[in-house]
Amino acid sequence: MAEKITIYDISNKLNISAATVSRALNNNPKISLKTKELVLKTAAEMNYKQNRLAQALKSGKTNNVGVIVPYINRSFFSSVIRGIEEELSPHGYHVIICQTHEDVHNEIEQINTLLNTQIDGIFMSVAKTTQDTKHIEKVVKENTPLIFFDRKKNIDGISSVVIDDFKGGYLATEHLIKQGCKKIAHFSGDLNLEIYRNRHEGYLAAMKDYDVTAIPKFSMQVNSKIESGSTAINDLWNLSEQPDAIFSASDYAALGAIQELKRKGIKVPEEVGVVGFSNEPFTKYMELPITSVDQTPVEMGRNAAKVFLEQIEGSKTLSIEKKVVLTPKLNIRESSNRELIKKLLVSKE
Amino acid sequence: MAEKITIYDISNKLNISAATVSRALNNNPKISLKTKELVLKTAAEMNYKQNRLAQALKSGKTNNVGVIVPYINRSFFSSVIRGIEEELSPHGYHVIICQTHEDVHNEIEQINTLLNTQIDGIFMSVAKTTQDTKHIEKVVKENTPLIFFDRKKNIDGISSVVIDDFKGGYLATEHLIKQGCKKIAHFSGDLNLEIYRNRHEGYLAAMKDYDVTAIPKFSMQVNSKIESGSTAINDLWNLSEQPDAIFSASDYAALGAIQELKRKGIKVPEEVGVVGFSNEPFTKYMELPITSVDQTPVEMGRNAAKVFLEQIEGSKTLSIEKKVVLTPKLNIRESSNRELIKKLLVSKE
DNA sequence: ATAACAGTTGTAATCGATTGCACTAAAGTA
DNA sequence: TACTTTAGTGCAATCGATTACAACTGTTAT
Repeated sequence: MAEKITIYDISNKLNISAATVSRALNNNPKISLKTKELVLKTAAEMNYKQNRLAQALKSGKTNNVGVIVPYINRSFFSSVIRGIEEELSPHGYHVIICQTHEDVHNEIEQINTLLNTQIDGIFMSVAKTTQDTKHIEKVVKENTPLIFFDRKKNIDGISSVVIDDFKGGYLATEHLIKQGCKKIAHFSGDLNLEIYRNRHEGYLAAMKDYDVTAIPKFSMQVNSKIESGSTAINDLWNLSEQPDAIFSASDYAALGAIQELKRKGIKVPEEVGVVGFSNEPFTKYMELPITSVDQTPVEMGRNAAKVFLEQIEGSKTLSIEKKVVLTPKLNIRESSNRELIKKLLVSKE
Repeated sequence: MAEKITIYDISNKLNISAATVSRALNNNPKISLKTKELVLKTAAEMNYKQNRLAQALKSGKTNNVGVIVPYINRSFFSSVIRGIEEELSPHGYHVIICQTHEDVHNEIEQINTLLNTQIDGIFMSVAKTTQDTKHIEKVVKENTPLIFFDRKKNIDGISSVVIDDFKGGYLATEHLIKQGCKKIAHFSGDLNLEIYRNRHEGYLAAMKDYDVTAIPKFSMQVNSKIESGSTAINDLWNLSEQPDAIFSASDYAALGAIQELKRKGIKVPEEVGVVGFSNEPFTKYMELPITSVDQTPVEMGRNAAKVFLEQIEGSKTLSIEKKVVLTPKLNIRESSNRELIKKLLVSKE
């Protein structure tokens, strides 16, 4: 049923040209007020809806943007996407999502099909396996705005929105030091990713600033998995000396560590304080809530969207790359809070 | 730089018509093999990329689908979207995401802009506040395939993919009964949503089947929040008699209940067994992992996508509505597992 | 009275790909 | 030889909206 109404239908009905209808609808100053009102009224009556495909073909602008992430159902990524959607939706943009499954080949594929669909911009967090960046540079060459969030690559002309991972690492470590911890271990992630390198450096910097010796063996590469956290604890407890705190760059590894420590009968946070990273939803639900560095993902998405909007508004003129760095927020919870434990003990007496 | 190559560029270079190029690229049988090969080769050399907008305008098919959910960063919804994306991506579709924030007005708005962008189909989970369904019926009238997942409305001609919430409620309750629980309370959700009504009925049916008395006061409407779960426990413990098990239609309320029971010094699962619903990621990470009914969201998404594909393949001919009902899976964990506790006690001796 | 001009509106090309119909040349048939 | 058939290709319209340029009307300046 519902036949699509076009500007031609309106122009026929009013015995005027389609050009006039188009101009009237676009509020072109050359059209008389009388005609404009008539067209607008008739369009409403006929329930006219602009064909956005035709418009897109003519203008080259689709009002669609693409977001490329490893997995859409990771809490962090879906929250960033939420931020992007909420910021762009009022501006008439639609958000297309793509997953790479952490595989560069998919990343390349997704970029190509997105470019082919003529999206107006791309937001992405690179896959862990991405080394070569030709496919990313191609986006810039095609003049499509590209914005990295969280996981970026250093490529000229590409804007990015990240958190200050160095600071995150620093804050976490500083907090543990202030809780009286002297031998802090660090569970790092895949060092191919800048974010993990930065967290590690933040850790080292805090140790240095507070004159706490950073034992090299205590810097370990641990996967973002519960079991990896447990294993890492076992590895540590096979060494000649053990840490009195863990700063894990992953909440999952932190959880695994806590579980393993409990199994060993080691008290958290009294004997070993633990801090994670990402503020995964589960961290605050635990019986022993886990201190964690919040990456403010929704804010990150919003900011990425804002950078995009600036870039296309300012368009050709000043399309300078913009690097936004958000400050992470340390959420202190029981897994590291010795003060709190002391208080609780006192109040129980 | 990178000028867009069109079929006209190819046709000029080869001194043939654009029509021939188009047909060659589409493998039209009327074109000679020689010409086809020549065109294909030249197209590859010139790095030709088909303009999907032009094609979409001509064919009326955009290869985009829209997904409307309350919030994209809820674990359940983002997992469904993942399933949809993974199933549709190989077929060349892109997934556009929209959020309603549980507000009908946004729902209406999103549907309108999606229809206007000429997506090829819509997947949606209705907002809690949705009562009137005119905006949804409009989609059907415009002949756009619509598929409900999880939260549906009963409207003729609309396919849906849901889990058997009745069975989920039944399984959870049956499990508690088999653990020896006699006085099982049920935390229901917003009864405006079919899913919560069904879970409740499953609970009642199991109670009846096993001759366990369902105390009316033990069926409570509890929000999907931790605090609501705690409050509900307090309400129950103000009654003359208390339950020995809780089947909560929400994992969050279940968690709140467990926390409150612990505060009261009541042992879970020994004194009160608890089962949640949704299998939120946190349920399995808890120190006391929570038994929960898994809704298999990724599978749900995949199935919804399959229904969509069937509908557009079979197109006009047999566009009969299809109702897919997936079987939920009960993940038994410690919060309800008395057998396990017994075993643990024995093994400790 | 006529040129000049502002204000409106129409004509037609354009964005790229697709496709019904027409046309050509070569092959087949009588 | 004359006519039909068929394979292969081109022409031009179409999808719907936009826009440079042309054209027309009525008004103002000279």
